[in-house]
Amino acid sequence: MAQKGMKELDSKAWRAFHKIGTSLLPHLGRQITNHSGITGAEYVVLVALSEITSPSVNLNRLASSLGWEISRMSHQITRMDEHGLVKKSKNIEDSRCFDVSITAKGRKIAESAIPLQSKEINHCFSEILTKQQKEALIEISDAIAAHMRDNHPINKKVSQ
Amino acid sequence: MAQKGMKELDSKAWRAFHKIGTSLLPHLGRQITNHSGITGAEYVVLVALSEITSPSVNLNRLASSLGWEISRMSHQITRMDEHGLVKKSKNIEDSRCFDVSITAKGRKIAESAIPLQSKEINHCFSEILTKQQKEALIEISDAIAAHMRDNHPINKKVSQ
DNA sequence: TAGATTAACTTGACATGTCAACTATACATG
DNA sequence: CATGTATAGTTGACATGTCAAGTTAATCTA
Repeated sequence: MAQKGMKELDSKAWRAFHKIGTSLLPHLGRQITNHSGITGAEYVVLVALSEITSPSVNLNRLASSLGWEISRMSHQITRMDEHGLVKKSKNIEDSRCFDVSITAKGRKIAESAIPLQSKEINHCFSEILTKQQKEALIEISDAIAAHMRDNHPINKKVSQ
Repeated sequence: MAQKGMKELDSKAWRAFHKIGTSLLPHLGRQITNHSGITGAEYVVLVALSEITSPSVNLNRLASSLGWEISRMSHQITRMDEHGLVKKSKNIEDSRCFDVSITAKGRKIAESAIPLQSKEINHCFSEILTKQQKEALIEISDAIAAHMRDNHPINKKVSQ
């Protein structure tokens, strides 16, 4: 949304990026709620939990795998626990830690939501772009992600 | 975040897009708060108001120029009015409408925030990408924006 | 011109995110 | 072992967003 002090191309590119970032992403979140009754944030967490191989993860690691602040994850897991989508239990070895796992209910919802969501992403994204555009996007993302990681990390790195 | 049922390239491209959308945009919002004491949402509204030529706009038009729902804009303007950043007054000709204008305080803040924000966008975006990448991004955005406009509009179009 | 529609917002409830301050536990070290 | 420090997470306050259900004023339309 800023443009003074920017070159024409930069300004146009930024506005372009800003526009898709603030229209497509929210739209996909709303779709999840419509077709599966969970919110976009709940979906992201359930997908992350259903993808890990171990039966549970601690909050910290889960947060950093999604690039979320720990406080944000704490609030989110508290709500999802109340809603029966995940289960939280104290870690035996280190009682400062919590183990988070997906419940049967959460897994069932995730499994039905994921293909519906993929379909919507296909409609709004994959089918719209050419192979070259997708490749360009991957390069662009890598460049920006590297900058963010090196200069503006959300959390201190979690080892391993 | 979805990948089952998607081809490898599509999945990678989507994850790439998702990642920059959920890291760069929030980061820039936090920067605004740090350097100018206003939130990202307030910044966007102030920039929009400072760019229009007429002294005021109605809520509806302001909302649709930013691609926001009217209710969202109503809440936001209420808060910004309380904070003295904008002023809201009933339209004389159609008393269902409200005219929103930027206050001197709002304009002052916007004017100091815009160059700082441009600088940050330069660091995190413009300086990172090549000319070709920016051009690709503009094309990508246009394609997606056209799809969204035709298939998933937020509001009914405002005439003119 | 009275009753039906439509338009432009408002409001309330609830889910999100961010920041700063706080609690509890583990670890390090003199 | 006592005490300081770092870790892991919690909590509260407040700003955001979304959805559904109002409210009020303009406009049709019979």
